Amino acid sequence: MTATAMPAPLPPFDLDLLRTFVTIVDSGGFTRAAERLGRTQSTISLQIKRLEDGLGKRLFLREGRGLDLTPDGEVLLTYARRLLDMAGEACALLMEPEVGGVVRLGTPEDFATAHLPDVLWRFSRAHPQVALEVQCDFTVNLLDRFSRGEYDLVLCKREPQGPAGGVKVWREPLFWVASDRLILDAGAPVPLVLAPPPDIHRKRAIDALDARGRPWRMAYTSPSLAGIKAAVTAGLGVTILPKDMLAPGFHIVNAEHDLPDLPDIETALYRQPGPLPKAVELLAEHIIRSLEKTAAG
Amino acid sequence: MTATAMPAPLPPFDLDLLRTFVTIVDSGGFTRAAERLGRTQSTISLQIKRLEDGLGKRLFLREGRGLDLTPDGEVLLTYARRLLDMAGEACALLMEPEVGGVVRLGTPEDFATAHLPDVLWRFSRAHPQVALEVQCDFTVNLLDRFSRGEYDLVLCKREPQGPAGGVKVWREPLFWVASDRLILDAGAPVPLVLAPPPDIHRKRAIDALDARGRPWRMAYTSPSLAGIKAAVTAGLGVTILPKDMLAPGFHIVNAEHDLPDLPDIETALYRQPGPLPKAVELLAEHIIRSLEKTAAG
DNA sequence: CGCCGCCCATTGAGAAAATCAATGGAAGAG
DNA sequence: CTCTTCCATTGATTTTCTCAATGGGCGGCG
Repeated sequence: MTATAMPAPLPPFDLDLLRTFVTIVDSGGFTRAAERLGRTQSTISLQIKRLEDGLGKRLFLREGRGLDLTPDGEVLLTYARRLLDMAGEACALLMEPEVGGVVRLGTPEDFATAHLPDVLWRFSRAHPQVALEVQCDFTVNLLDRFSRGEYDLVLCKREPQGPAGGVKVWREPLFWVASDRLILDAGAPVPLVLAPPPDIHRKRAIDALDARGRPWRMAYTSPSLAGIKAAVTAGLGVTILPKDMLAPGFHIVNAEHDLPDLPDIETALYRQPGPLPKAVELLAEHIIRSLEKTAAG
Repeated sequence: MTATAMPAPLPPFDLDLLRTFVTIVDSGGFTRAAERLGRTQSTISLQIKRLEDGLGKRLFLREGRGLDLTPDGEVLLTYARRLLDMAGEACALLMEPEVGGVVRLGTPEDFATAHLPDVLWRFSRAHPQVALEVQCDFTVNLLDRFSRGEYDLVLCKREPQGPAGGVKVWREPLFWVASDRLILDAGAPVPLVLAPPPDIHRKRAIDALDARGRPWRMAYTSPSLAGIKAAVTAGLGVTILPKDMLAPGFHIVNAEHDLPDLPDIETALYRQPGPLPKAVELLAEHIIRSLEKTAAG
C-alpha cells in the first residue's frame, strides 16, 4: 500500500547514545550517569563526543564544575525523551501477550468505504485475535447508539466547529457533483440525489441552497453510497461528495451550475469515557495515527 | 527539575535496524532493501536476524517466495515509522539555524503561576533568541485580544465541553477552599472571595450556588491570585481553586460546609489560524508536549 | 597559598560487533 | 528439469565500542 519512500535523509541517531544523554541530564553528571548505566566514565564521555560529533553541535557547556545544556542540547533532550518513551512503549506492547477481544466501531458508510479498508486491514493483521464489528449508519444514529453504549468507538461527521470531546481525524472540502448525463436549466429547481433525512450531507445541501434562495427538488433518495452514485451516474441529479469519492464520469459542478460553496466536512473519533479494553485503545490509537498522516489540516 | 528517573527498562532498539526493517517493507524484499541502503544482502539478513533475536519475535513470514509481516512485525512497523519520523524531525530541527523572533502569549494569571514557569524556562533555554512576551489577563479579555491578533497564542480556561479549535492542555477539578480562620454559619450567606466579574471562577462559583439555592455574598474582590489568597488566609471567606494551588493553611471545605461540587476546569491552547512564525509553532508544540505528561485526562 | 578531591577529556590496547564476499538451499518461472 | 530469484549461512575482515590508566581544570579546605 505504501509507496516506496525515500531512503531516509540523515538520521545519525543511536538510541543508546540518547539514553546516555538523558541519563547524564537526569543524574547531573557524566560520572554518576556512568555508574547508573554500568559503564565507565570514559565510555560516557566518548558517547557524548560521538553524539556531538555526529550532530556537529555541542550539547553541554562544560563550565569547570557544573554541567549545563546548550540550547541545542535542550532541544535534543525533549526529542530524546520522546524517542525513548516511544521505543519503550513499542517494546512493552510487543512483549505483551497478544491482545484479544471485540471492538465495536460505528462509522458513516462513505467514510468506511473511502478511508477505512486499509486502516482496518492493517489493524487486523497486527492484532488477529481482535474481532472487529464495524457498523455503518448515519451520524445521528451513530451518536445515539454510541450514547447507549452500543459502540466502543464511533467515527462521526461534524461541523468544523462542532462539539468537542472527540479527536479530529479527517477534514476535507465538499463539492457538488454530477455526471455528463445531467441536464440542468439555470432556472429550474436543482434535482438532488441525497440520503434520507437524518443524513448530514442532506442537511448541508438543503441549507446551502435555501440560504442562496435557490429552488430545489428531491430527485432520488438512497441510504447507501452505492445507490447515490448509481442515481448520479444515471443523470438523475446532483449530490455532494468529497473530492476523492467521485465515481468515474463524475464532475464537480459548483461553478458550472452556480451552486453555493459548502463548508468543509470533518470526521472525528469518539470513545466511551473511562478506562477501555486494551483492544479498543489500540484501535483508537491506530485509527488516529493512520489517518493523521494523510488528513488535510 | 526532573527527578532522577529509572535507568530505562529494556530498550533493545537500534534505529538503524528499524530503518532497515521499514526499508524492506517498503521495497518489498531483502535484496532490494540492500541496494537501496547501500549494503549487501547478507547484512540486511543479519540485521533482521538481530532485530528478531533481540525482540524474541519473528517479524517476517518467509513463505518461500513472498515476504509477509507477522502480527508483531505489523505492530513494530508502525512504531518504527513513528520513531524514524521523530528522529528525522529532531535532526531537521537541530540542523536548522537558530530560531528567533517574538512570541506573544496570553494566559490566565493562576495558570501562569502554577504551571508555566518551568515550561517557559526550558523553552527559553532551548531558544534563547526567541523573545517571550507573556501577558496575564482574564479569559474573556484574552479571547478578545486574541481575536484582534494581539496574541500569537493564548491559554484559556473553558468548560469541559467548551468551544473546539483549541488543544486541551490541562484539566483539573475545582474545590471550595477556606482557611481555619473562617467562621461560617450553616444558614448565613456564603462569603465569597473571588476575582472581579469577567472571571470564569467567579461565574462558576455563583452559578453553582444559585443552582443549589444557596445564598451568598461577595466578601472580597481581587483581580490577582495573591490578593485572593491573602483574603482567604485572613478568613474573610471561601474561594474556589484547583487542588494544587492551595496556599498553606487552606483546606477543602466542600463537605464541611455542604457546598456544591464544581465542574472540572479545562485549559486549552489556541493559536492564530494560518501559517505562523516558526518560533510560535515551536512554543505551541513545547507547551502541549510539556503539559501533556502531567495533565490529568 | 597550596594541597587535595572531584570531574571530565584523552589515549592506546583489547574485545565485541558489524560488514562483506562467497556459498548453499528453497521455491517459482519457463 | 533447469534456470533464476531470493533469503540464510559461514568465515574472514574491518570497524566500532569499551575499558583501564592518565592528564588537566577547577573548586574546596586547611
